[in-house]
Amino acid sequence: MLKKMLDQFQNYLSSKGLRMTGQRELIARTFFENQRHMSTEELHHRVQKISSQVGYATVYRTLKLLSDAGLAAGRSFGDGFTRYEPDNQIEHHDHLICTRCGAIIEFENDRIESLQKSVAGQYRFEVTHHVMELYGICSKCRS
Amino acid sequence: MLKKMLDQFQNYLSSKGLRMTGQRELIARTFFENQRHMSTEELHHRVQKISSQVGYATVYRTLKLLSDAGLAAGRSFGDGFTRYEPDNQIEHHDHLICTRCGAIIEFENDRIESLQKSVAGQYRFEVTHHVMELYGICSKCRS
DNA sequence: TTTTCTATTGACAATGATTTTCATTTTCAG
DNA sequence: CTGAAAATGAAAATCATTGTCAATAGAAAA
Repeated sequence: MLKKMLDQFQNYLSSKGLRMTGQRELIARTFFENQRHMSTEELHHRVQKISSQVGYATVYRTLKLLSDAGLAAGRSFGDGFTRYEPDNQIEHHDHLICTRCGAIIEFENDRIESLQKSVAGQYRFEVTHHVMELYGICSKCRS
Repeated sequence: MLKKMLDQFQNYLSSKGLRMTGQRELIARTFFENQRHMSTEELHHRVQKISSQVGYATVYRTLKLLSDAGLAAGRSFGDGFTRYEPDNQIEHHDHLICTRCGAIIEFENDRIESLQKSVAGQYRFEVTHHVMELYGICSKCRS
């Protein structure tokens, strides 16, 4: 899975005449290996533990490349900064976000997806992607 | 409708020991009178046309008050800044956003809403509010 | 009306995430 | 190897948003 993602990144870079460098591979690898919904800061921190001279700008730049390649997706959940998650463009999921402890739970529901498509159809609107986030209190915080 | 909104704002301010000033009324009125999904910049611009010495900070502060009062809701649609829309807390709606021309279309669908609740229930999650945005190409841009 | 207390305002500085700049280093095709 | 083009890191620049603060205005009391 990880290798596949890195290969796809490699392919994307080649197709654009860009280079796979040590930093880019390290950042991409760290991103794909670790838990989802990482902020740029977290990713930078993890990468620095391995190779301490990687700069913030390079993390931002690489994340942007991954986005452009369709391998990462950025979202802003309302706190100040953008979080990224691997985007394997096959299965899509949405989020439950606890406003008390910040936990993020993923879910998917095909019936909602198909209803969304039907609504869009009523407006002759062609959906390319969507965001659905349910905010509230998670079970842990409730008990 | 407009009077009702302004009255609610007035009530909220009173309940908090705050004052309804000329600037606040002007900003709130302009906000409620005009089209939805206004950015702070747009609102500031419109307000300045009427009373040219109203500052940015006051627009931000008033928008925050309106949010706290439950009369406005802020969202970030991916471009750099926050847009606000009147929030009459009775009927909820979601958005279709055209990534080509920027058009924002509102819709509501009760079946999706109830499915959302049932999904949340599976995770023993108590939803307070949600965001659903479908991005794509609108009918105008498609033809 | 006048006083007095407190909220409000606007100009401007500060913040903080993200981007850009730029001089230096690295990559890779020839 | 070599040299052109891409990539990097450090620091400066952006830009939306928030905080500061001295000056002003509103409301209640006198």
